Amino acid sequence: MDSSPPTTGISGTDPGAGPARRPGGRSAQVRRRVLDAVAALLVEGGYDALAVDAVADRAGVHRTTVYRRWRDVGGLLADVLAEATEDDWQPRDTGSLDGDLVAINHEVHRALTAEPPLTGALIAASFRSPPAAAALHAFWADRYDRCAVVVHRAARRGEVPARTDARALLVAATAPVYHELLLLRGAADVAVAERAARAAAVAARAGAFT
Amino acid sequence: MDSSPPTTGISGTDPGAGPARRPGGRSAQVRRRVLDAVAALLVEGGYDALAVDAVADRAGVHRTTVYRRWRDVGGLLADVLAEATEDDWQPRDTGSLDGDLVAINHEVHRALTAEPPLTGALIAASFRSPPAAAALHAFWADRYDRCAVVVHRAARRGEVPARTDARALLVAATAPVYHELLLLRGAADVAVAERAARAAAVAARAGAFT
DNA sequence: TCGTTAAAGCGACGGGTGTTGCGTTAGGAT
DNA sequence: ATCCTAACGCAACACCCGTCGCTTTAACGA
Repeated sequence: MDSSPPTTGISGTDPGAGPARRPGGRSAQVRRRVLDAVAALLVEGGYDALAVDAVADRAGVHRTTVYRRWRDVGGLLADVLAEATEDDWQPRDTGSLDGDLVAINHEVHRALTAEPPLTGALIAASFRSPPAAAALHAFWADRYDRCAVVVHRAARRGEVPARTDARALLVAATAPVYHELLLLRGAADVAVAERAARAAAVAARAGAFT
Repeated sequence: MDSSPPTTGISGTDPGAGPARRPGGRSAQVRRRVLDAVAALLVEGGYDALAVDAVADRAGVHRTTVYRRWRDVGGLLADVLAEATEDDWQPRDTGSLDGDLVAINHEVHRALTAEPPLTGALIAASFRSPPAAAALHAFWADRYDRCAVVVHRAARRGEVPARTDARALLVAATAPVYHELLLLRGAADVAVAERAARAAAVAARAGAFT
């Protein structure tokens, strides 16, 4: 890890918003320790283990410091998510639209069925905290943007109409997975992921997303 | 799944389920007043306004009574949801699969964009309270069962293969609406609802849900 | 009508959460 | 080397939430 600049990126609350008047050693170190504590607690005990007090305790930082910089648990998660967005992920290129969409849905399925349910915890948090919600939406928007290349490749190959709405297609392909696993809490079968991807591809070829 | 958890019936705690040893006047009246208070508070201030204390206060009932009968906010919502499931709703019959699915998605869209966001509040609650989650899943299962008839009608008309998986098709049609409005918080445009319904219908006709 | 007993009312307690005012530390600039 | 001040540490506080033991009410049955 490099964390080139003290980041101070989007992060919901305040940590970096503004002129960042004092990005020096101690503040950065506190942030590092707190964010690590959040991740550790989330992995160990899920969302329920994520109390501000517990985070501060684990990080070896005083409670008030956490309250002042991150406001609440949502703010902490927002900051963690902001960091997570800065990776270099990109969708696989399998050579066909079906294959690409299935590959994406496999990853979605994996993320949603992972133990402990980090993604589920983040989504649950997004319903409570506006900062966490904003960070999560930014994260997803970024992911869908990166996935758009899959549709562009398919268009170039002539698999789908050139005017296909990439985002609409991607949402149609992935939404059923979220719906089944997150909202309906139904079968955790990978088959639903594959079927949803293939169905969306069929509709796209028929020009349903133009 | 039939490991008979310690909890009795469906509705989270106990309120109406079970032998109902004393369904007489006072208990019933208390339940009525409390459930009305929940609905009223939910309409006024959304989920955040829904504290046990506030409910008890509004209902003119002592706090401990609510805690004993419903346990927590999730239990209250579960009871409200259980009542809501006992209606006689059924999907419209427009004469075509496209029309039926679009009509369903219009209702989903309306429910999700309603002000105040009752559905959103219930879903948010389902992430915090197992009883509320169970009640919500039961509600949705019931709704999808009732909607299956539109697929059967389409199959009878020869619009889709006879072996079409009704639930998979319905999820593919509706999931994008939930995804956009609830998770991505994107455009509240009704067009997404219509497009998702039509795309699912296209895929179904091509036999993607068999 | 009257006794039984579920269920509601009541007050108090323990624990956790978020806030506030003030003292202390240390980063950054002169 | 020194000052300034942002950021952290600290302790106390008020508040809210959920629980517990006890008392009171009133539904149901004889």
